[in-house]
Amino acid sequence: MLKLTKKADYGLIALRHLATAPNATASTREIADAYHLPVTLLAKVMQQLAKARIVQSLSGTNGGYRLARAASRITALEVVRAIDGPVILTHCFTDHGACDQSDSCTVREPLRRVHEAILTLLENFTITDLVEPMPQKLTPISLPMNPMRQIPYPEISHESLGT
Amino acid sequence: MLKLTKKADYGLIALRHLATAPNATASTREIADAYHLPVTLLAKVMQQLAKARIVQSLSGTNGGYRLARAASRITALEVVRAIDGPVILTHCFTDHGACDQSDSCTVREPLRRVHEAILTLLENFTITDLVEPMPQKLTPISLPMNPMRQIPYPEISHESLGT
DNA sequence: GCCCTTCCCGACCATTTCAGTCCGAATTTG
DNA sequence: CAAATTCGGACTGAAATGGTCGGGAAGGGC
Repeated sequence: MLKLTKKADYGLIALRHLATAPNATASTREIADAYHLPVTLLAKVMQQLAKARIVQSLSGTNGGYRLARAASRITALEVVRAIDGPVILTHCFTDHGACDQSDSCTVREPLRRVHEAILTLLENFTITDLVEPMPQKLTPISLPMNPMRQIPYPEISHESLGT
Repeated sequence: MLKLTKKADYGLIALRHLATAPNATASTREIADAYHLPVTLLAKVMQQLAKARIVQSLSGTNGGYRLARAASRITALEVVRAIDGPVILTHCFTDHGACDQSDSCTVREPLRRVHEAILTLLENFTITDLVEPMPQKLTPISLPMNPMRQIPYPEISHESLGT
């Protein structure tokens, strides 16, 4: 659990592609071919991104998609939301306190902090971060509500995958 | 997506219960009754927690479970791993680079930073944090690899759920 | 105007995962 | 022994996910 769907993966790949495309525009087929993704599925994903105003669609010959704004202003959170729907850490968070355990659910409130932290994390990760090959930038990213507190991304320890 | 399973939720609820239980021990049925959880399912969860050495099981009459160590030393990451299996952000992370896109998957490496950050987050969240009612503690938690860099939990903005 | 390319949208299906149940042990207490 | 409890596997139904198909609409090139 706690993983992105393939659709979200595909979306990120596509957006990264658009962010680096020479012409800044590419069709679904182009992108799908480039990364060996199922065309029709990617098409769906692109439609969702378009509906969310993350990319702009251009019909007709030589059409395709282009980023609707600068890559640096498209966050991973937006993308995931557009494709997979709302990000919810625990089930209590969906049906506003209406889960069977509602009144007795003791973990909901404390978990909110974790939930918020994850959102912040995704919010501070943009398409630009996908483009830069191996950014040694550990530039601490300030939280929106309080510029004093900062969240850095940890360095990559290549041994800690699959966990 | 990006949410915990109900089993993980149940596990956290149960652990919190054990952490606050007067006798520090409780049977599956007790816990299930207290929070209106399906007994048999919770039983499974408890077994997984026991196998992971997070709780200690006591068979027989008056048996049940107790925490295997201090609540402050049981992390959310452990719990989630024990119940839901490995935490993996993208699919590439499971089959070690063997996904269809392996060679052309351009987002895998950059996403590792997000992956690592989430792990760190969960690692720094313990059962104790579930017990304290509304901890205003914004105590920055230092990252394991570098004590200079710190990850705080953001304050709770009560309007940002279901996102 | 016609055709081709491309996006759009909804229906559909297969597979996997999740949630939950059941049952037959083994263990301990009284 | 009987009751309470954990343990483990098999099983089922429902939901989410991954992926496909086909019919349209929009737009460019000739």
